[in-house]
Amino acid sequence: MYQVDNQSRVPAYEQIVLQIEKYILTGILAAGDQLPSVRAMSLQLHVNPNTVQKAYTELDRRGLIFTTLGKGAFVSEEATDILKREKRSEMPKLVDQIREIAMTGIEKQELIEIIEKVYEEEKND
Amino acid sequence: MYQVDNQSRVPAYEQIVLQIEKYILTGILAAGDQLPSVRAMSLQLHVNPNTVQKAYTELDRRGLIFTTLGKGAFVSEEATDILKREKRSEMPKLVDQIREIAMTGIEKQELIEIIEKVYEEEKND
Amino acid sequence: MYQVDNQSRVPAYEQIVLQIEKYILTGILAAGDQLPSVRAMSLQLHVNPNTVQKAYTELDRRGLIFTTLGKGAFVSEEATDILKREKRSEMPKLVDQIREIAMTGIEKQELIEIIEKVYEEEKND
Amino acid sequence: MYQVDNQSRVPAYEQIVLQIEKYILTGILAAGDQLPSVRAMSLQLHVNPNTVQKAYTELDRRGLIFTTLGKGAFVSEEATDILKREKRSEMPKLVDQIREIAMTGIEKQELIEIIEKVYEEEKND
DNA sequence: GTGGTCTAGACCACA
DNA sequence: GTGGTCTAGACCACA
Repeated sequence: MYQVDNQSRVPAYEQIVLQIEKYILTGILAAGDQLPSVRAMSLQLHVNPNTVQKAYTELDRRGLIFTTLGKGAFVSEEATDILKREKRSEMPKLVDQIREIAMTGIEKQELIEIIEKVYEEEKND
Repeated sequence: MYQVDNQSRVPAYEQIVLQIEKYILTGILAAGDQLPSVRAMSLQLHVNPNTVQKAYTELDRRGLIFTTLGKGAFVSEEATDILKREKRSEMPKLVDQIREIAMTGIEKQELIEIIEKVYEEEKND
Repeated sequence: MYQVDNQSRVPAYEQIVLQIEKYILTGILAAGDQLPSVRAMSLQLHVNPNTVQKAYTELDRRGLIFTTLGKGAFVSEEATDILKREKRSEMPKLVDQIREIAMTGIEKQELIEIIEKVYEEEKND
Repeated sequence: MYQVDNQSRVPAYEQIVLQIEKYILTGILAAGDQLPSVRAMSLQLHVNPNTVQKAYTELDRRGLIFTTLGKGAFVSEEATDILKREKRSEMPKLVDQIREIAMTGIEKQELIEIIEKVYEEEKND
């Protein structure tokens, strides 16, 4: 389920964070679900426990999971809402990117078709 | 004209690269135009000359500028084409981002309107 | 009556201790009253018996309860006095906190009003 | 200037955070001031560089400092405001503590006198 | 068993 | 020089 690409420029701990975010957004991880323990995840991904710990610490700080000493880490009730709010606040970045793409001479119609396709995909999930 | 934001997480050298890219794409910098000398740029931006050097080296490597020893750095003939090609190759990333936005429950229509607006802006430039 | 919040950063055993302290201070638990058995409490709170045991051990160590093998755990005669003494010894911490609040520009008057209100509440209990 | 007490139950990284917070609130550290480098601080405090790093990472995340790779860590312009806002949001905790103190039979007047004294101190700084 | 903190120290990107 | 990431592994508190 979880993977880390050592070749990637994205730090390992962030790859872990991103995957868990994705699983939460897609519903693979639901509120209350327990995450693999730090040790289990580190063995599975062949990374140091500290690296997993760093990922979990960030997720906890953002309120996506809550971790209790001795019990483990669990997806929080508010995880989906928090993630949606966070992602929405990244809209301005998307607009910037679209602006850059627009400058390269790509036609508006092409972008709109991409959006149509993405929403079509999602409907079929 | 050029600026570097020290508070930004984007490395200084990359901020310089991004600005020059933008000036090339918008036509503010045309093929053959001379860039400020490393020394001049570093004084103006209050950054280390190494930092400007690093930016110029990258732009040179990508073929956006060419530097001749003793004469300076100049925008290449192919700069605009290269840039457009590069930006287009970043389309998959944009698609990924749109996919993420789609998952947050933002409506397709909203995204399409954003695109319409961006292209409207550009027409008026 | 007793509750443990798994999402809290406060360890479960400490939440139990804090609740019993509070019940003693407010008189809900009086000297001689019997506490629930470790087993009963652990079932009710959905926590590990070790966790309840740890809480009781601490309360016993501090002289707030005494446990007799086979009979159970009971609030001690001196419990209220001990608690009051302990809480008073935490005054310096409170002073530190007030000092910090003072630095943020909150007015003296505001703090005094809070204190007035708290004592008003208490009188009505 | 900086110190870490190894005997304390407060983690070393948090002690560092708390001290920097205090220096910012008291004006010993002003916006734009550079903090000691991770290495310098770790040598001075006899703690591992990672421990200092952890402290700086938290301060950066909260916007109290900004750190730029290769240049160092600096107190942000908004540091004081952010800190004040954060501390104010801790008022409810203070109220809880006052409530506990009130239950021990300490007189209202005693608390008010403490507040008077704290504000007197501060005026003389 | 669980997560949290920490040391020791390597290696990297950036200025 | 600077901070950022990571491994290897110890030790602790909590359940």
